[in-house]
Amino acid sequence: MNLTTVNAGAGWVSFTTGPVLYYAPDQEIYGQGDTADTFIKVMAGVIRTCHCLHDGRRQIDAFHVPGDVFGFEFGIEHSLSAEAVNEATVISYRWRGPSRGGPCRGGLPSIANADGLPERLFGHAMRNLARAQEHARLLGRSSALEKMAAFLLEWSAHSPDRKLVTLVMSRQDIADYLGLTVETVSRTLSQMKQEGLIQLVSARQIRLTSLTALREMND
Amino acid sequence: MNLTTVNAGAGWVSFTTGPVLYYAPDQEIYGQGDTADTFIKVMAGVIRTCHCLHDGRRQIDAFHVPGDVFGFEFGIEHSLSAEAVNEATVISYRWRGPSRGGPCRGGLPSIANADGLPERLFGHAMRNLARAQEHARLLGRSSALEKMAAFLLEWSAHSPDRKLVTLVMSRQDIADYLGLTVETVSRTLSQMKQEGLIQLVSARQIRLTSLTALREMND
DNA sequence: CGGTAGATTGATGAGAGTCAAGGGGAGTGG
DNA sequence: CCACTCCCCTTGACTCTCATCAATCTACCG
Repeated sequence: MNLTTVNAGAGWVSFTTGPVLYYAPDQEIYGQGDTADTFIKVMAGVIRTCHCLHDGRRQIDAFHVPGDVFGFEFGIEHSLSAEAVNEATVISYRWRGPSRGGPCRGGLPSIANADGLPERLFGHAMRNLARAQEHARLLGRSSALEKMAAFLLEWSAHSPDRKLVTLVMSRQDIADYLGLTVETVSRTLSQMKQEGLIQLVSARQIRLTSLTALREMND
Repeated sequence: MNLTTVNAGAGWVSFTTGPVLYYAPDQEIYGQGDTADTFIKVMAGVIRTCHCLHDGRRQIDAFHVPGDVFGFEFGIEHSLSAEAVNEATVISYRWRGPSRGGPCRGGLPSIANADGLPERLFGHAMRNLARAQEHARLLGRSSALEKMAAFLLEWSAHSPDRKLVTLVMSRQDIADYLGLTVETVSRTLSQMKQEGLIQLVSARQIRLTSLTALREMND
């Protein structure tokens, strides 16, 4: 536990660096309604943040990959829950000090620090903002084909081989991220296969035969 | 022009406070692809940020009301354009100094300052993040009815009278924000009227007869 | 009194949701 | 080593919502 205190402009804010934590697939890291006093850095694996509605529907807000930092929220409670998609390792940070219940009540949470994380907090927040906007754009798009193309390209960008995407999440996860049903996700992938855009190496491994064609549907 | 220089953790960043600017309805404040060296504070009126696709479709990312600060982006260029919805007054701030092309290259853009804005920049970014996530949630919802209900409640919260919403934007704007068509927006409002949820005082003024019924469809 | 832009309403069709049934692969146990 | 099982994925048939195309209506302004 390393206590860090920084000048937050409108006051002093501090947080502690927690231990490295391991999570099994589908294990919850924090839940909807939990106190938003922690934020998370992903070291390995993939984490999903999601929102469950009272009628059982689920919407996935984002998938977080190694290097991502997420979980800072404006309110007192987390409006989203976070769960491991596959085996995952994270570092958990905990807000401390005068501004309780989240980083934003007292002003700016951090500035300069030696361990490499805090001075990038604002950058991470901005990256999360850009991704949320991008996600909203994706969901606003009309067709399932466009959404799926955007999704594949998103993961293509994270892959060592841009043309071979390995999906760590289930069809249900993809559906909840794209605002579709499992059946539609499956059918759309089949259609893409028929049209020669992709090859289904296995259910979770997809070869992007025509990146350019996919990019054309994506704006 | 007031030059402000602040310690940005990983370096010094400065920005200038620009003049108060007036915009007529539909006038552009900045365009998609413009250099992202400015951010905006809304003083009066409503601003929309939107993204246009090559095929002419338009998606509205957000409506910004007085007090909102928007336009900081991670990249070098604005990925969205900003336009006045109605007559609007804003203050434009411009990034200066070592970290060119946006606030996020050199670290944290601002900390302490006397004029009330800078120390809240992080808070504004976080608010924008929360709103983008909320928007994504809205777009992920299935039915037009739910989307419309969420939209009305969003503006109800901004109104002096919670039960009387005055819409400053056109049906087309609403449609582009909700990922629907103008016709569906219109039909959905008519349906709500039929069901006694709302009254259409005029095209742009809506009385919310049953806030509770609307809230029930909104989660 | 037209003229125009925005809003509403109608008819129709395409695309995604729903319900239901059928693969397929990984792991388990005999 | 094979059979069984479970879960995930795929496919099929049908329904329903929303997009599309088109016409009408309304308010505002010259």
